[in-house]
Order: sequence, then structure tokens, then C-alpha cells
Amino acid sequence: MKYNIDTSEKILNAATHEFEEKGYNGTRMQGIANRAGINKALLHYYYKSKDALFQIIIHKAFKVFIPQIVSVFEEDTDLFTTIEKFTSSYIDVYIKNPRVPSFITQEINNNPERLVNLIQSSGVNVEIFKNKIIKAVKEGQIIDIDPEQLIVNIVSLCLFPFVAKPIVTKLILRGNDKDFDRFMEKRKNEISTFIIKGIRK
Amino acid sequence: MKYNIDTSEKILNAATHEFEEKGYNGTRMQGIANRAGINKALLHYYYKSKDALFQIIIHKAFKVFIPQIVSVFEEDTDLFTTIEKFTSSYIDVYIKNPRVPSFITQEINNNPERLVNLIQSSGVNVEIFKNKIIKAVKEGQIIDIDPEQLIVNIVSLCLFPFVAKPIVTKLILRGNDKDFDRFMEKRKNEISTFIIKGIRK
DNA sequence: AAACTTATTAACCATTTGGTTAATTTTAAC
DNA sequence: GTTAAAATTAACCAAATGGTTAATAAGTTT
Repeated sequence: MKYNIDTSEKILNAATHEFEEKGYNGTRMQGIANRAGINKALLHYYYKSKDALFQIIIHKAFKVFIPQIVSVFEEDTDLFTTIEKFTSSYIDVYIKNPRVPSFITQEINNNPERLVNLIQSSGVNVEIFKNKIIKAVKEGQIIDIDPEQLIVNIVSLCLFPFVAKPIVTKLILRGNDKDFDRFMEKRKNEISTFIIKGIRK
Repeated sequence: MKYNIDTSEKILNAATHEFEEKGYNGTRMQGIANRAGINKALLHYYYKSKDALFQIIIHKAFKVFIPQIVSVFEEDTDLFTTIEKFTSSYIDVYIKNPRVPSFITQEINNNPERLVNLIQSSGVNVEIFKNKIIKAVKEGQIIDIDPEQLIVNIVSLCLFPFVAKPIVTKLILRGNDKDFDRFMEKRKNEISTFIIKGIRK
């Protein structure tokens, strides 16, 4: 026997929660151990250091989420369909993993370099999407919009609500977590209409 | 003489930078002292504790930025003009204070309650804006859009690029800080066109 | 310039924190 | 059932960190 897989998973789950909630600097190894119901020494027995554990978790997060989105870019469909599919599946991923955007946002501040490298090395290629937009402009299908502005628009509309979840929930919706979920579920389908109407000629 | 105003400001500046860059948990009192070119004991002589210092800084940030935006809501202009003015001045504030959105975003994660209270007590009232949207829908000026979705759209489009600045700069623009500034300067004027086209009947 | 207040510092302290050691219990192998 | 490997723990450690103390330097007042 080499490493109890059950304990290993328990730790990884606990650590993921802690890091997502409190960020790297706010997370304590003791806190992870407590949450996993184990001893701090055992934690270090399974994972060398806090940093090593964090690396694994952030890598895992990207391995899971990025590919689903990339595949949408690469499909050979028209721009409108791409936008519809992208927004819908992008929001859907985060409805199921609502703490991830904040986690990533925190990481942007702490270590921008690492994050950029991670995304790049995970095969995201914005150029394909850019070209699709440029083509649509040339063909007169959409208005003359800067492809970079449009991409930022799309990503902003999908991601920001998750990053600012408490503000959206309490200040704008004046509700609770359930109201937020409903709001995002509705958004998942509506957002592409808004975007497409904003660029269609 | 009670407290050297110069030293006091030096500390506040240093602390603001540190907190903005590293977040509450990542910031060290020694780091602030170093940056201010003083001794750690003097830091505590001027500001009771790390938390007290942080409170002052986050309050100050809100006192400065919120009122400018609220005033736009309250003006008695039509919806389209309101959107134009809001997006333009909102983005402009952050072009001049680009680290603030990340700072606030970190605070959302650490202490959502405090942030929501702070915003509410600083007089932001979304209802005025909501009503303006509802009225525009009724009068057939814009399509039948959920006012909450529209507000989130507007805020997302303005704020998210700042929160994800490194990603936008390196991954989408494939440039540097200057490219980002140019991008946002252009965005300041273009974004309202996109929004209004997206809702106009 | 003496007396007093304010500003600044070096040295110190208690607690927290990531990480280690060495011993103990559990599991698997023979 | 004995032995070896793996899993788990209690106790410990050094460095970092927020904060304090007590002494000194710089200004003000009279």
C-alpha cells in the first residue's frame, strides 16, 4: 500500500475549499487538516508543502474547466452559434463550481505570471475566436467592432457576476443564494441574445 | 503638535499600496513600515492595529469613488444618456485608480458583509436606476429586459477588465500596461454603444 | 535653557504558522 | 502469528508576525 487514496482525496477536498474561500495567504495548514479530520503531520505526509498543495489544486481546476470551453472555439460553426454555445456552457460550468471564479481572481492578484502561463499552456488560443470575429466583420454580418473589445465583453458578462456574487445577490437582487442561482440560470440563456443584438448589423 | 501629518500620509500611502497589491492577509506591517521608510513601532504609534489601518483605507476608497457614480443615477436624464454617462465616468474613475477594483474584489471574498454594508450606507440606491429601466421598457423604448440583468451587464462590462487586467493584457491584447490603458480608454467611449444597441427596440 | 510634549527607534514578547521528528497504530505479506 | 511496510499521531521547532516597552531624539512653550 502506498498512500491511502481516501485520505488523499479528503485532504484535497478540504484544501480546495479552504483555498477557494480564504485565498492562499488566508489559508492555514491546520485549517485544512481540521477540515479533513486529520493531523497536520499527516497532511505533510501526503503533500510536501502548502505551496505544493496549492499548485496541485490550481492546476486541477484549470485542467477541468479550460478544455470544455476551448472546444467551443474550435468548432466550425458561425459566430452567433459560437457565442451562444460559449456563453451557455461557460456560465454552466461556474453554476456548478461557483467558487472557482473568485479563486482564480485572487490568484490573478497574487501571481499573474503563473496564471497566464497556466492558461496559455492549457491550450487556450484566443486567435481562433478573434479570426472568426474579424471574418464576420468583413462579411458584413456584424458591425465594425474591435474583436478584442468583443471578447472582453463576452467574458465579462459571463464571469463578473460570479466574482461579485455577494454584491449582485444582496445589492441588486436583494435576495439570497437561491435567487442568485435562478438569476444565473436565466442569464445563461439570455446573455447571448443581448450580445448578438449588440453586434448584429 | 499631535501627529506629524506628513508621516501619517506616508504611512497611509504605503499601506494602501500594500493592501491593494497583496490583500489583507498578504500584507505585513513590516512591509508597510519599510515602504513608508519608518519603523514598525512608529506605524503602531500612528495606527492602532493592522485591522484599524485597513478599515480606514477601505472606507476612504469608498468615500472617494461611490458618490461620483451615484450622482449619475439621480440625474433626471433619459436611460440612454444615463448609461452613457455612467459607463464613461465609471471606467474613468478606475483608469485613474486601476488597482481599486482588485482590492474591492479581494474584500468581497474576505468580508462580503462589510462590503455590502459599506456600499449601502454610502447611499447607493439601485432602485432609481431599476425604475428608469422599467419605465423605458413600458414606454417601448427598449426591449423587454429584466432590469437586474441589464444592471449586471453594465457593471460587468465596466469593471471586469480591471479585475482581470493581467489576463486581458497578456492573453487577449498580447501587450503591456500601455496597451491596456489604450484599450480601456477606447472602451470608455465604445461600451455604451454596445449596451444601447443591445437593448434598443 | 529648563520643562514638557511629540516623534521616532531598538529591542523585546507572545502567538501563530509551516514544517519536522520520533514514536505508535494499522494494514498487508509471508 | 511474526514481520515489514504504510498510515497516523503527539510533541516539538524555528521563523515570521502583530504588537509592546522603554528609552531617546526632536520640537515647543515659557
